[in-house]
Amino acid sequence: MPAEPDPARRSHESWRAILDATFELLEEGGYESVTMGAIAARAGVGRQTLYRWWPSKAAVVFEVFLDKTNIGPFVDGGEDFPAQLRAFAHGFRALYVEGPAGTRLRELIGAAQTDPDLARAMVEQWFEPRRAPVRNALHEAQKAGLVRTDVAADTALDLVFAPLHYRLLVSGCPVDAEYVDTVVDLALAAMAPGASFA
Amino acid sequence: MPAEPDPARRSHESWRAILDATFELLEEGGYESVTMGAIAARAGVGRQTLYRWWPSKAAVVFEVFLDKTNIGPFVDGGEDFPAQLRAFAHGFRALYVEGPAGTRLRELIGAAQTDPDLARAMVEQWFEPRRAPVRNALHEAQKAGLVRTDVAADTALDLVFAPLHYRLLVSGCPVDAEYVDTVVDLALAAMAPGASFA
Amino acid sequence: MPAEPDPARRSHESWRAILDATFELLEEGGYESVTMGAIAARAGVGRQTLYRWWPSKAAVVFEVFLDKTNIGPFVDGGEDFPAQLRAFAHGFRALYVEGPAGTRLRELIGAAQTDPDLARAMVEQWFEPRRAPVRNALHEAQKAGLVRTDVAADTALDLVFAPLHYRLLVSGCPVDAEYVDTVVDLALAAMAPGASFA
Amino acid sequence: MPAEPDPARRSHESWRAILDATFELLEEGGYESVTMGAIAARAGVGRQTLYRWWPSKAAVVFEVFLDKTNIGPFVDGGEDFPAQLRAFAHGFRALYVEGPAGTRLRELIGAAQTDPDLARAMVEQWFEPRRAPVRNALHEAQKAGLVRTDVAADTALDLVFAPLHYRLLVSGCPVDAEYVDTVVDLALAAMAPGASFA
DNA sequence: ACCTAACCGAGACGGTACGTCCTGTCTTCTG
DNA sequence: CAGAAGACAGGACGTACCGTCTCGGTTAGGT
Repeated sequence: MPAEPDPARRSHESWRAILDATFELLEEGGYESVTMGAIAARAGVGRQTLYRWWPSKAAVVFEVFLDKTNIGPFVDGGEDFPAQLRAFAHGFRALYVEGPAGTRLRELIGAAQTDPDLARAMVEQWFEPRRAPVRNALHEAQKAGLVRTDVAADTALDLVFAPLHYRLLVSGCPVDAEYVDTVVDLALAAMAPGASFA
Repeated sequence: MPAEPDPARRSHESWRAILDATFELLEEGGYESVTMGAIAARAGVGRQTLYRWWPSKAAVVFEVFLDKTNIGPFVDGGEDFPAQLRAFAHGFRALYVEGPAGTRLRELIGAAQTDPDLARAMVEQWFEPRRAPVRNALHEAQKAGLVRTDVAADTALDLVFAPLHYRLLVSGCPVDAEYVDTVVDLALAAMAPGASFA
Repeated sequence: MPAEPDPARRSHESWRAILDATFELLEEGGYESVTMGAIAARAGVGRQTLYRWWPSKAAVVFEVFLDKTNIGPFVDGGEDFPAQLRAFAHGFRALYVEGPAGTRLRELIGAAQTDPDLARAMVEQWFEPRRAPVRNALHEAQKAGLVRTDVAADTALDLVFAPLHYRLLVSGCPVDAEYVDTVVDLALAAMAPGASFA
Repeated sequence: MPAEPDPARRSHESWRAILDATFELLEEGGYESVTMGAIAARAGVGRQTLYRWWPSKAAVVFEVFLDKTNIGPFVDGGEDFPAQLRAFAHGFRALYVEGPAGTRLRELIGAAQTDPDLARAMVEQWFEPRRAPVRNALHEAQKAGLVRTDVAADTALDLVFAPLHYRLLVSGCPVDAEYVDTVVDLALAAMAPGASFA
């Protein structure tokens, strides 16, 4: 009796059918309308097959999210740091904040507030992989003396990442290109060596 | 048959019993463990009474949140803007980010991702009342020439509000006093007139 | 929270709908095809309503059985005991052994083999009410000196009741009128005062 | 692809392990607790091996029943018919009515009510082999003029077999030695040549 | 000495029924 | 006559089995 099933014996067809069915259901009725039973029925799959490989509907939806949107944005190594940061922020907005991906992201972050496993998985498999290249670029800029070094990198990164998500999750204000530009401007201004208020 | 019940005839005892019961249930088992039925049973109240005055469990929990935490922080008019902003940010952290209120806030924002009515109510009754005094202080500082005027006030405010919530909702990193101080420093640096990267 | 629901508040419409739906399902596909879910769906009733009032599908089916077949046979007080016993046995066969009622009875007795509550309910609400009038007639016959008194009444009754059920449940041999007549003849012969083998 | 598997290649170890595992499970939790999966797991056997050789759990349990209890009772040819019948009835009670064998027999007859294949198998492989020697003894007694010949042998046999099973399956009354003696007395009285009520 | 066919353990699969839980509405009884 | 009590229809949940299937490994003839 296998407490943990053998991934080698997993049915690839069922896997795909489940991801596709879940995606369709999300498009049709949103996160709330998706149920484990509906996924199984749509995919032509037994309910047990779902529960064998995923602990919850949130986990399935997150895998669909990864499957469909795990595509960037990327940080071009050739540019200077301000341009890299700006390009990344605009790319992030385009890919994940506006449009269906933004809705999915909101719903998943929402579910993660009461699902610690999902929260951890999202940080490890989605948020951190997107922060890491920006952090690297930031470190390079620090080495080059372009960015102040008296502030933790992750705190500095939050200056860009946090506003993008805050409007999405909390204030509902639009995250348009102008907002992104302004946020990047402000973040860069704050990161400049010697920047201070007084 | 009143489509909309008459608030004047509302039973004050039931109201209080419901809020108290909900608070207890939240303390005991968290948001997930709260159900409309459990609230009614604990409060010694009919289920209909709940549905008459609140549209959903989220609405009840939000009212409990307001009832228990609608207490500040305040912006002291006498200080200079940097000190006001810093005091506000630390007060916000102490009241709403650490401790049970932070958990409640997370859960409510989580629920709001799939509940537009709740999202709207939270913005109007909770987030905006906390942003407003800071916005006013910001405007005063702008008039005094202490803060740049080429950036929308709400975007500037996000530099402080967003990181506080981002770590709470997304990254799970601690929001300690040092982090708050650094974020305020960076935000102020960005807001300084003429601040820029190059 | 009522551990035991209040029969006074029971919905008569649901009750009838459940019994009717169960009867239809039994007619259509037999005992095996009946499920709690199918009953609820057919009756337009919530699953919980079923579980509120009946502990199992067997209990529902038994109530349907009582509802549809709780009609006799009767023992005519005016006749002599042999005629009474014979009439009863034929009536019993006609009502409960041949036809759909026999199938239902078989299925219920089958289920009762692994369901002690059902077994007890069937004895108390169905078998005993049918044995009692025959036992009374037997006692009258014993008082009149027509039947031996050196044998327990229930043992004597078994001479008639047991063969009817035995063929139904075990041997599968037909229980036709001739068999009933012969069994009654033999039982009466055995009950005659002074009857013995040697 | 063999529609019918080759018994010659059957694994004797698996066979025994299955029967033993099933017996253990029956002892531990009764018929209801036995499942094909549990048998396979306990026996260390693949599920397919079970389905290859038996059509259902009932068939396995019946084979276990045969395996463990297919031992009698026997009819001693040397005695006179009444003594033979009485000895047989007491032996039957001791072996199959009281104790675990009685419970197994009840459960199997119960299952047979909705499983025609099992019903047929039980009649052929278990009931009939036990009736046959008694029927033979009865025929001998009829030839010797000791038993009436105007009644079908199987009907006469039912006078003894039916009450034993009736109490087991239906009324739940004890089938003790006294009951068996009385039933045999009554049956013999009924079988006596010329016996009748009037 | 190999080939191949069938059995074997193992366990994932598509399904179905289960019994529980919760929702939001409706009805009844009671203070 | 307001409200507590709770029955109701509906539906998702996660579990347990069912009977089928596919996968390697082994075993036993048949070449």
